[in-house]
Amino acid sequence: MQMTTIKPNEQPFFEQVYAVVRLIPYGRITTYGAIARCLGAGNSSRMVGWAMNYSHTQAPPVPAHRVVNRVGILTGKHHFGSLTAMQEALEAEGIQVVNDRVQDFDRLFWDPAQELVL
DNA sequence: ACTTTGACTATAA
DNA sequence: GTTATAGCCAAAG
Repeated sequence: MQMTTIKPNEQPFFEQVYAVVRLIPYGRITTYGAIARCLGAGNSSRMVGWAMNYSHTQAPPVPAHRVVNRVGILTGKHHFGSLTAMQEALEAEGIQVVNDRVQDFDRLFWDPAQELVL
C-alpha cells in the first residue's frame, strides 16, 4: 500500500483556485489577490492567474471571465477566444464593462473569504 | 535539479 | 493617467 503524495483533502493549488472561481455567483466578480488570500497563499496572486491559464483543461469549465485584477481591469481578456469575449461574457451577466474596466467594481466585488467557509 | 514564466500587487517616480 | 521596479511563489520546460 503506497501513500499517494496527494492526500484526498489536499488538492493541488490549482484545484483550489478552480474551486473558488467556480463559486463566484452569477453577475459577480472577484480578484486574483482575493482568491489567493482565501487559499492562504496571500501573495501568490500570480499563481491564481496562472491557474486560470490552465483552467481550460479543467472540468467543469471555470468562469474565468469573472476574475479581474484589483482595479477591475480585464487583464486576462487576451486568453479568451476573442479580445471581446471576456467583456461580452461579463455584460451578458449584467456587468458593465467600459474601456476594459468593470464599472461598479466595488459593488460587484465578491470576496471568497466572505462567503466561503474553510 | 535549475531556470524561466506569468491572466498580480505594491510602491515609486 | 503612465512606466519602472521589486516581491512574490508554484508550475512548466
